[in-house]
Amino acid sequence: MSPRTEEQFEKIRETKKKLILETAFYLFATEGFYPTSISKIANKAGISKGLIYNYFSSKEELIIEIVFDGIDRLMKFFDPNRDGKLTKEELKFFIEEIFRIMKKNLHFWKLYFSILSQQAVLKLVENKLLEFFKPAFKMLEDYFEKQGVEDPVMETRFFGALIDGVAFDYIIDPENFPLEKIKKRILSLYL
Amino acid sequence: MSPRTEEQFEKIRETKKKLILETAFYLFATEGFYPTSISKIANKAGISKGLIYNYFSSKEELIIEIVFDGIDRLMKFFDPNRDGKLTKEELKFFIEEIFRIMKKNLHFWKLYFSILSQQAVLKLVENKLLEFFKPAFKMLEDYFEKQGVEDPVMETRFFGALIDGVAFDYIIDPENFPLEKIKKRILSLYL
Amino acid sequence: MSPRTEEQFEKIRETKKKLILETAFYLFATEGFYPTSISKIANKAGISKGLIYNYFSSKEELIIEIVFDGIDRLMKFFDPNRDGKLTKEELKFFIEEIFRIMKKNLHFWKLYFSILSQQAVLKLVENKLLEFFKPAFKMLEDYFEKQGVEDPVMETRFFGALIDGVAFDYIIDPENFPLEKIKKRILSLYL
Amino acid sequence: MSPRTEEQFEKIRETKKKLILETAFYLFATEGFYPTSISKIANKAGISKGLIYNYFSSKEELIIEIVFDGIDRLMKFFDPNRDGKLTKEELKFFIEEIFRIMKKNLHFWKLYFSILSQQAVLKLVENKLLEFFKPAFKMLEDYFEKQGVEDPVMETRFFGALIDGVAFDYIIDPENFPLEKIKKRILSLYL
DNA sequence: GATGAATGAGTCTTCATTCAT
DNA sequence: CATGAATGAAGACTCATTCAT
Repeated sequence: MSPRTEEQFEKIRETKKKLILETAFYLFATEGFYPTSISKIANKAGISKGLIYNYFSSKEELIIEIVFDGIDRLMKFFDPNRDGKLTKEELKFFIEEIFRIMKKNLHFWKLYFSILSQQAVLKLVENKLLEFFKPAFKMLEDYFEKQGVEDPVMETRFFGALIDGVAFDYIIDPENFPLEKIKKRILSLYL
Repeated sequence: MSPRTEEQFEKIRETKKKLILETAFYLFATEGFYPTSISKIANKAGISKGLIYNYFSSKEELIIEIVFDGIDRLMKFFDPNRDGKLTKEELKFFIEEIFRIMKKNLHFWKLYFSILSQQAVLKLVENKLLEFFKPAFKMLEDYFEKQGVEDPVMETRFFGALIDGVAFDYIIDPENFPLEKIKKRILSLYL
Repeated sequence: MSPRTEEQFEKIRETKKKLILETAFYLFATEGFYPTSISKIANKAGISKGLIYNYFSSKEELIIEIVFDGIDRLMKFFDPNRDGKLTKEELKFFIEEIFRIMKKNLHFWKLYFSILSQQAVLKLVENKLLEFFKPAFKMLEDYFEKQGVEDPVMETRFFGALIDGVAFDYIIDPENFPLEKIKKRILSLYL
Repeated sequence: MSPRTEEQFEKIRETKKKLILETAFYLFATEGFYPTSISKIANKAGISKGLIYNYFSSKEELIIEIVFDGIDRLMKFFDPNRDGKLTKEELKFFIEEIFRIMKKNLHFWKLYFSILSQQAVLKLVENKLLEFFKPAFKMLEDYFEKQGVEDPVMETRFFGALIDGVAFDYIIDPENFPLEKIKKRILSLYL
């Protein structure tokens, strides 16, 4: 009879929001942003269309939050001790982490590439992406410089492209892509 | 006044079809498949909506044909003497060609990645893509085997991923990506 | 800790109801009936959407009550001694009152005209309006008859239209409308 | 077999546009702007929803055009010889015209007042309205000045309010409003 | 071959209203 | 008494596609 407490509401909101985010994430990643309608998301989540707008003001905001969340989770794997420097061990760890989550979370990468390839969607999130990549690139450059690499900036780009390409090819054909072997090839290239 | 001959009609058809394909190609690549409406294509091409359906039975068929065309054009650059074998020179040539058309034709790669990242669209063209990649992969595998590479299949995948990654990163940020230097880095890795 | 008494509840109810009515009134008048959502009202009043339905069974009922209240307040200014007769002094007083509340309470008139111009809303309240106008018109007719006016019914309508028009034009452009001068013009016309 | 000519298309467009405008006009005036959905208009006009957007880019644009059209038609009745001056005969003519079209075209006035009372809609058209009223007011002021009226600006406002009020009351209750007698009353007041 | 008016299914979004707590 | 999560019907608008000419 007495109204729900603030915390009860908070909990409901958190749970529902997570449900929506995860459902939308899955559908955006597997079927693409445009082909996924709000109706479809609501349907799969077992809620009403209207409720989604109780949590997100638009379809755009939904994908923005999904991408931002994903990037935040990614960042945790990089530079684990947060000192802005990369040791040989940390680079090894980073590479292994990248491959681990590549394997573990195909969906995120599907979404990531689908985002990056879609001009209209990319524009919505590019600032956040830059914010993520800049410090990461900086660390890699510093690392390569310390290792005596001739052109650290280029090497960083090369490394980045390599990772992107591997991830991309893996998500296109996860069954046949020799992910483990490729990982070893990359480790042997850099360590 | 005199009625047009059969050839004249044929020529008109060919010209118009090419116009449509190129306009659609440009728009799909720069703005994406879903955000590009048939109206927009017709408008930019200076023709009527109806005419497009005179040449293509649907929006889907339009993109299928565009991708198929693109792949056909790509194939010409690969294995130029069509003997199914790749010499060291041909590999070098191929790599240089890839970079050349990467630079020259950003749009195609944009489209290529946007296609591959969009499940719904990918399904429409994946057979054709496989048809393209299988012989190419086979040749590379043979080549690497002859070079005494330990695991030619993996190396081929590695090479493919590298190229994909470079292309991908380049189209995301063409201004700043050090394409020439990366090319040299790849050449030095393989030759 | 002790449970609230019956009167306390009653008082809360009255206060809350007034709060809702006033907030809704303000928003309906300034932004219109349809563009004003229940959410907006709740928000501005600092209460929950649900609570509004505790006092009013629908948005329609809300506007009906607002209009009824307004008319009741208006009636007080008319025929102050409630004898159903209008003296010359009372007419003068009435005209002056009309202009006074016109100036003092722009919102009511905005609402009034917006109601009258909106078929759908008008239907909800027209009986109440008639109930208000009939006796008022009757009194005016009697008054004009006593004054020896040739066609008292027409003159009453003329007078009503004049007041309506003045009010209408005033709320459209309150800054520039010469309300005081117009009042004098009307007084000189009738007294 | 041969495609329709430019003129044929033009004719179709003109007819259809008129049909939409008239249907929308009728519904906006009788039921109000917000309660009239695009569907309803399409339905009553016997066309599809989509077609309306072939002629008007939004519901807003539709009402704007309707109001603008109406005002243009109104302007023709005012100052018939377009010399910017108003003679006694022209004023008489104008008043009679106003009453004639009031009677003849109830709908326009319903729309007119519904527009003016709806903040949101008013904003869309107020510039056009001003454009209409300014020269009309100017002419009346000049006229009253020449007649030796003490305060021509106020008199113009008074006259405007009177007309507005008469129109307003007439459309609220056209059956019982003594339009003809009121017209005579006004004519006797000014001529 | 070419046009563009016309359709209608489908999209995102809003909002009055309900209801469990 | 009070809350706000949840619903679902309805609205504005888009767009691939058809078709008469």
